[in-house]
Amino acid sequence: MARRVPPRPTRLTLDTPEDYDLPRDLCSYGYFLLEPNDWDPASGTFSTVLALEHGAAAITITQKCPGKPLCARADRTLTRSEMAQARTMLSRMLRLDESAESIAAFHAVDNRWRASGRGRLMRSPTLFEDMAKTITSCNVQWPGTIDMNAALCARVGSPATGGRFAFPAPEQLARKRAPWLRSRCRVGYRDQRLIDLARLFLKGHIDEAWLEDPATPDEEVRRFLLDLPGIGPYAAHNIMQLLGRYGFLPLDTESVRHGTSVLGFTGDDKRVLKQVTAHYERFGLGPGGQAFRSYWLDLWAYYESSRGPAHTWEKRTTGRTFTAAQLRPDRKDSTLKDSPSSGGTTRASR
DNA sequence: GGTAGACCTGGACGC
DNA sequence: GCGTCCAGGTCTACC
Repeated sequence: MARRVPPRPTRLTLDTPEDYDLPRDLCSYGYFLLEPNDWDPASGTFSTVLALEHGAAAITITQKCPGKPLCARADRTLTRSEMAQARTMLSRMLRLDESAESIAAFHAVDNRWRASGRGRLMRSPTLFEDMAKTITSCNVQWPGTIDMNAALCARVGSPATGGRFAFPAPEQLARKRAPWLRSRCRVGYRDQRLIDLARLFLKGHIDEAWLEDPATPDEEVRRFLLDLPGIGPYAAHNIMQLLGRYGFLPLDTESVRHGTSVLGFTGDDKRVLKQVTAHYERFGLGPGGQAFRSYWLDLWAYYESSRGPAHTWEKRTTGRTFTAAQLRPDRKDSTLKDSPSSGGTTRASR
């Protein structure tokens, strides 16, 4: 009887920009805490599940030291075309396509981040996942977003080994009925909006190449996004930054908290938001601006000041502690560095 | 153009 | 432990 040879895991080497630092550049945006992503602070290993041509594949990524290539290992043998697909997706997700020169251009506008080298913000392997994740972060606290993404992967996504699942592809989500999605994935009224978005992708009504093309004017992209189901001003501006268009601020309740507790602004919410916008204008608002990165890195620095460096956050403990209530400056235990098991919530770590 | 209320879920809070 | 209140962004109706 012929012995069955176990499939050989495919290994990939991913070249990085000379300043790339995996813990810093991956743990830069809350999506690193959302399924199917998983960062292990102890080993400095990132893993995710990609939906590839012949099924889902779990990918593990490490980097020996900053500036060195990334070592990626799949849990199965990938075909040649799947390898190319995985490279494209990982490059998008980790912003490997953003050069050191591009980051330097940001630092020229806001030199506060030059020493730490911050500027690359993690995103999803596909635009569809970025948009869907943005919708799951609207009108809900951060643990709700975490739970919705976990359920979407487990109930709708494709399985990989080890009981892990990829994020649903548009065709998988488009097949679902709203009541099913609502009851199984706890997405609430977002059910139909997620399905409609998936169907638009499936029908080719969302031209990814046009949206990603730097030659496409920011204002046209913004107007297009605002017409999509479930996408309002906050979501549109957030998707803009995920597309690498940094001149727009996704203003929400976190912006109000930041404006009052960190920047010291006063007045009602509307007035505070106006002052926040004016404050970040110096870093460039509108087409070609950099204001978002300055704004976001300020928020991130605030979270790290109470939770410790993001690359030390445990997904199941610290990663769930971002709630408006827990981030209130008047809260006595808002510093949770010593109590990583505390529960809680905000869209803060988005 | 601006405003109010509904949408849905889960955390916070009071008893 | 239970019930109630409230936070959260988008959408729609209305002024």
